[in-house]
Amino acid sequence: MAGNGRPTVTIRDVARAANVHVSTVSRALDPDKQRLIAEATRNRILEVVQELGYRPHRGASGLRRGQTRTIGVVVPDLGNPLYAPFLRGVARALDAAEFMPLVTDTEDDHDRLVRILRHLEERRVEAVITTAAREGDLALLQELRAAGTEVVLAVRTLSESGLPTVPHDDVLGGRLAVEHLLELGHRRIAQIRGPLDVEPFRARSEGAEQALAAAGLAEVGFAPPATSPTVAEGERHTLELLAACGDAPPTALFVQNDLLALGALSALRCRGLRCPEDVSVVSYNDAFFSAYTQPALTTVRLPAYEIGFAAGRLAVRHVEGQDADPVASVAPQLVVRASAAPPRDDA
Amino acid sequence: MAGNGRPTVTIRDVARAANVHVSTVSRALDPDKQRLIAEATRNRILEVVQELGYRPHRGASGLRRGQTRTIGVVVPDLGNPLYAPFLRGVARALDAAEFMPLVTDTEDDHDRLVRILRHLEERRVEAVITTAAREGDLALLQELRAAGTEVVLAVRTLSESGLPTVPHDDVLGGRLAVEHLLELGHRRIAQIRGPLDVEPFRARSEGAEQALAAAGLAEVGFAPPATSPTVAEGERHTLELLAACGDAPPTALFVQNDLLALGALSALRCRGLRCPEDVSVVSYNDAFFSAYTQPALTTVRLPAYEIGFAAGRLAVRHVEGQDADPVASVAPQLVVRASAAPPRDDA
DNA sequence: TTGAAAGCGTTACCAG
DNA sequence: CTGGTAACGCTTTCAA
Repeated sequence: MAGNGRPTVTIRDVARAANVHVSTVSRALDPDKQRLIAEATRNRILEVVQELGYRPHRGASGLRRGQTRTIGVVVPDLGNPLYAPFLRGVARALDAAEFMPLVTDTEDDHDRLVRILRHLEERRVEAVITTAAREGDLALLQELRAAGTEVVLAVRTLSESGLPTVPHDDVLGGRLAVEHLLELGHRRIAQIRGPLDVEPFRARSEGAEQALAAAGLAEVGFAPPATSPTVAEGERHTLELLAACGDAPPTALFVQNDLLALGALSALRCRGLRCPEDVSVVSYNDAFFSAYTQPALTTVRLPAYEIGFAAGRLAVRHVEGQDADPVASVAPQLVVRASAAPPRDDA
Repeated sequence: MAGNGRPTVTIRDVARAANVHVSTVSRALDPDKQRLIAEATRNRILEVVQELGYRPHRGASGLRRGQTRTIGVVVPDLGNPLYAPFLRGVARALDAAEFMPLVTDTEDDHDRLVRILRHLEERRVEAVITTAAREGDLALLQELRAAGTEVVLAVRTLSESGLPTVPHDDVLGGRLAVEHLLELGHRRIAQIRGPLDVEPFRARSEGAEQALAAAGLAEVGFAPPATSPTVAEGERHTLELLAACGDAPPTALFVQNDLLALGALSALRCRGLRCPEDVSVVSYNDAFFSAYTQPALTTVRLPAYEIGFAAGRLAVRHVEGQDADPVASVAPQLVVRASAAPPRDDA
C-alpha cells in the first residue's frame, strides 16, 4: 500500500499492541461507539494508536460500511475563475458532513465527461455535482442517476430535467444587464453570446431580449454564439460583430460572461474604440478580476460561493436520504463599475 | 452503496448470470489476464457486463491489490489562476498512468494543511504533490514521507529538503525582471514581495537584489512582504510603499506575482500615478489575465502546465518505484508587454 | 464491556 | 482454461 516500502500499520497491529481484539479497537475509534468500551481500555488503545501512527483505512472501512463519503464535482474548466469560489463553497458544505469532493474538469468536452462519469462511478462516489452540463448531456446524467448515483446540477442547470438543482435566475440577470444599458440611454445594443446548448447563456439571451422588447427595441448587429466561453472566443466574436456592423457599431455590448468580456475589451481596443466612451460593456459573473480590468467591468454578479455551498448541501441531503426541501433561487445582482456609461450625444 | 436505493451490481451477479466463477469474471476483465481465458467465455462475460451495467468497484479491487491509484494534489489557493494550468498538467500526467488526482486547497493555512494531509493518508493516496509548502511545513512533509506516502514538491519548493522536486529557477526569474527594468533605464526600483517563508518569493527577491547590486544600486523604499499573495495585499502594500516614499516614489516596481500586481496597478491608479508613464511594473507568473490588464503586464512566465505535468510524472515514477532521473529545471522567461517602459526624463 | 466470526467486492494463488 | 479459497482492512452482529 505505502508508496515507499514502510509497512502500513493496520487495526490488527494496534489490537495486538494493546492486547485487545480488533473489534474493540474499531469501537474505541468510532465516535458513535466509544461509550461502549471501558475508559481504561480506550486510553490504552489511543496511546498505541498514537505510538504506532495508525491511520484508519477509509477505503476498507467504507467497503464494509457500503459508503465512500466522496462526492464527484465536475466543472467544465478549472481555468474559469468562477469555479474557484464555487469549489470552495462545495468543499465547505461537504466538510460539515465529512464528505470529500473529488474534482475534475471536462474541458467542455462531451467524451471526457463520459469517461469522467464512468470513472466516478467506479470510484463509487455517492453523488455527482456538475456545472458542466450541456443540453446533450441530459440522458447521460439521468442514466447515472438511474444507476444509483445522486446527481446535482448547478450553474449550468437543465430545467425540466427533474434532477435536483441549485436554481439561479439568469433570465432576470440578462434583463438587469440590458435594462441598465437602456437606463443609461443606449438604443443600439448588441450581445456577445455563450454557447446555445448551455442553459444559463440561453437564459441570459432571453432576459436581454425581454428587456429590449419592452423598450420597443431589437438587438443590433449579429455575432454567432461562442462555442465556449473563453477570452479568445470573446475577442474573435467581438471583432466579427464590429466588422459586420460596419460604420454603425452598437453603442453598448452585453457580453454574457467575464471571460468573453475580457476578450471583448481587447477587441474594442484593437479597433480603436474606447470603453465606455465609444462602446459600453456589461458582463456577467463578477469573477475576481472584473474589478481590476480597465475599465473595471460593470457586471451581473453570480454568487458562485453560495451556489457551490448550496450544491454541496443538496448533494449531502440526497445522499443521506433526506430528499426534498428545494433550494431557494439565488438572485443575480448588478454590480456597477466603469465599463458602462451613457452613450455620447452623437452616437 | 448506491445513493438512491438501486442495488449495485457486483462481480458475483455477473458470474452468476454468465454461469462462471467470479475469478473467471475478474480475469476476463483484467487486461493483463484476458488471454488466459477462452474467447467464447470472455465474450459471454462481456455481454453480461454490458447488460447488467456492471461497474467494477475500484475501492474493493484496490483494497485487495494494495493500491488506490490516487494521488493527492494540494495547492494553496484554487483562486490563484496559476493553478488551473498546473492542475491540468498534473491530470494529464496521471491520466497516462491511470492515476487520479484528488485536489484540495489549504487556503494557505497551516492547520488546514495538517488536516488535509491526515485525510489524504487515511484515503491512502499513494503520493502527495504539493505547491502549498511553506518553510515551516517541511517537518510535516518529511513525516508524511517517512510514513510511506511519496511527496513531490512543485512551485513552492523547499531546497535541501531532499524531497523529489520539480525545480524552476526563480532567482534567475527575479534577475530577469529587474534587469529588464535596468535596461529600460530605471534607477529607482522597489519590490512588492510575497511571503518570506515561501521559497519562490525569497528567490525572486534574491534575484532582484543580485541584479540591482550588479548595477551598483540598492532597492528603493520599503514595503514589508505580503502575508499572502493576493490582490488585496498587493494593493495595500503598494499604497504603503508609496506613502513611505513620500515625494520621491520609485520609477519602477518589481511585483512578485500577478495577483499582487493587479493590486499594485489598482493602487497606482488610486494615487493618480500612470503605468507605465509614471511607474513601470514587472510582475511574475504570467497568469491568463496578465495579457488583458490595462496596461498589459510585462511579466516573467512560470510555465505552470509544464511544471504540473512534470510533477505528475515524477509522482507516478516514485510510486511505481522507478525513482531517480531528476527533472530538468524549467527556465523562466520574460514576457514583454506594456506595463514597463523607460522612465520619464525628469524622473 | 469484550471477543469471535462473518462479510463488504475484489484478486491472487493453488489445483485440476 | 477454470474453479475454489483465502485474504486485503475494516465493521457489525451475536454471544458471552
